[in-house]
Amino acid sequence: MPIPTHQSLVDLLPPKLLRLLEAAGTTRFYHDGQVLHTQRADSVGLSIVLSGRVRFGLYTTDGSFNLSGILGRGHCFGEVTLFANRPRAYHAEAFGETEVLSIGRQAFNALYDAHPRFARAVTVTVTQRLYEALDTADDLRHRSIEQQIAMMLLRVARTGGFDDDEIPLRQSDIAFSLGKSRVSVGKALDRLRQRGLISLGYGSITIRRRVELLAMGGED
Amino acid sequence: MPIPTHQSLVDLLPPKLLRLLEAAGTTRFYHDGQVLHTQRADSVGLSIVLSGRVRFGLYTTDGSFNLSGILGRGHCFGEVTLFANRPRAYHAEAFGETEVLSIGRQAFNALYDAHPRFARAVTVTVTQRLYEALDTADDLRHRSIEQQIAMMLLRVARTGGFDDDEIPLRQSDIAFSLGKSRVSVGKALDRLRQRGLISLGYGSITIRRRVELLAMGGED
DNA sequence: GGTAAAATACTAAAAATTTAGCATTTTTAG
DNA sequence: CTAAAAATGCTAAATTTTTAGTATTTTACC
Repeated sequence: MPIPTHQSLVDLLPPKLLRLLEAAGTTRFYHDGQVLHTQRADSVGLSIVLSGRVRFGLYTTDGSFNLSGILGRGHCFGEVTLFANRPRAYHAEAFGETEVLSIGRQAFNALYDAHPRFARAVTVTVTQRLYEALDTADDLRHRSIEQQIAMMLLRVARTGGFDDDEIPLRQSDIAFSLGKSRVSVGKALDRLRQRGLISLGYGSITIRRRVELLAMGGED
Repeated sequence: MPIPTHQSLVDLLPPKLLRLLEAAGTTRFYHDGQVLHTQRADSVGLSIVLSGRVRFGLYTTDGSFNLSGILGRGHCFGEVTLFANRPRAYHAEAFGETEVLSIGRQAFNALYDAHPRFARAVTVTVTQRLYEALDTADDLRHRSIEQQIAMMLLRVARTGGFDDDEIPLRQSDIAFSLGKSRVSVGKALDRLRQRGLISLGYGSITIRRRVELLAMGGED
């Protein structure tokens, strides 16, 4: 069901428009682990990852961090603050050296109204993300935990731009994201490992057979 | 967590723009049960419910229909065909006498490019829906089945415009939507009924204490 | 009104999942 | 290099959920 089509905002923009955005916003560098914003923060603006990666997640009351996703180059975040009038949904921090372009509300609105192509690119991104979220929710309901893990690995690999196929996910991240216990996730990962689809590391998982992993999404 | 903010597209449009849309599209009447489109259909266009309601769902291989949601007056659907280049995600059919405005790709694009306010309204709708979907997915992972049922009832009541608080949902619809067995859903519904929050009918559930039901979403 | 279909109600055994541990391995920091 | 911290690996009892039934109630239709 889940078709890996999610394009990044930058993929959808003509280079000319990207330059306009860069001129209208401010580019900042972040070091590994540096906080971009905390969850529930009420800052407003669209951000675009120019290089590096941003990790999103939630801090629980006991101080541990639960990863929700990773966005790599070209992807954007913050639309919710501009269009849904809501605070930041997740805590965001740099993953490695990272460069982020931020565009405030005023500048964003001006560009959005003046350039239909930009408006369209934003809408396309959000729409694709919506249907990806619906697919993910579908998976949560109707697929086995192995299948869910397979899709999560592929999704994080794609949005985070991990070409080397080693995905920086702890088993507890997967457990939290899937709403399962760490024990169940560990067992399922072991079954995937036995089938040779992945191999397990310390704080990371390596994709061994991408095609077969992808195929797990097709079975109904 | 889930804040019931989802506004309908028509709520977000100035009346003038709505009239432009009506002029650019075609309005059709549908009888109860009449099919608007089937799942996976590749028709393209934005549709707006002008009156009545549309039921969305999936037909399983054994011919039974699983309801996913109901959209009432003012809500739109079909953005996925325009922006994500995907076929229709669900089967759609009228629920009661229903009036739907449909705008084809050409007309939609012309209006979208010419009227930033329209573009903005579409993006707002999709963004709100995205964050609602993310919330729903969160609920699937981290909330009890009673809580999930509570939010589903409120969501369908809201988007479907059921002011009388009797929601036309079968227990099997809820079970499918939540990815649980019918037995588990029946038990959970019985617990909610014992607490006086709902009462159970044949093919429908009636909300008795909306405030307490809403409060179930707040507990973490 | 009577019958068939659809939906809900109920049950108990089987299966899956979580919980709450402790042990082991790997990494990080000093 | 060493100690502490973080993450994974493993286990068994307790709990939850599903499965696979049948029974009962409600509705639709002839």
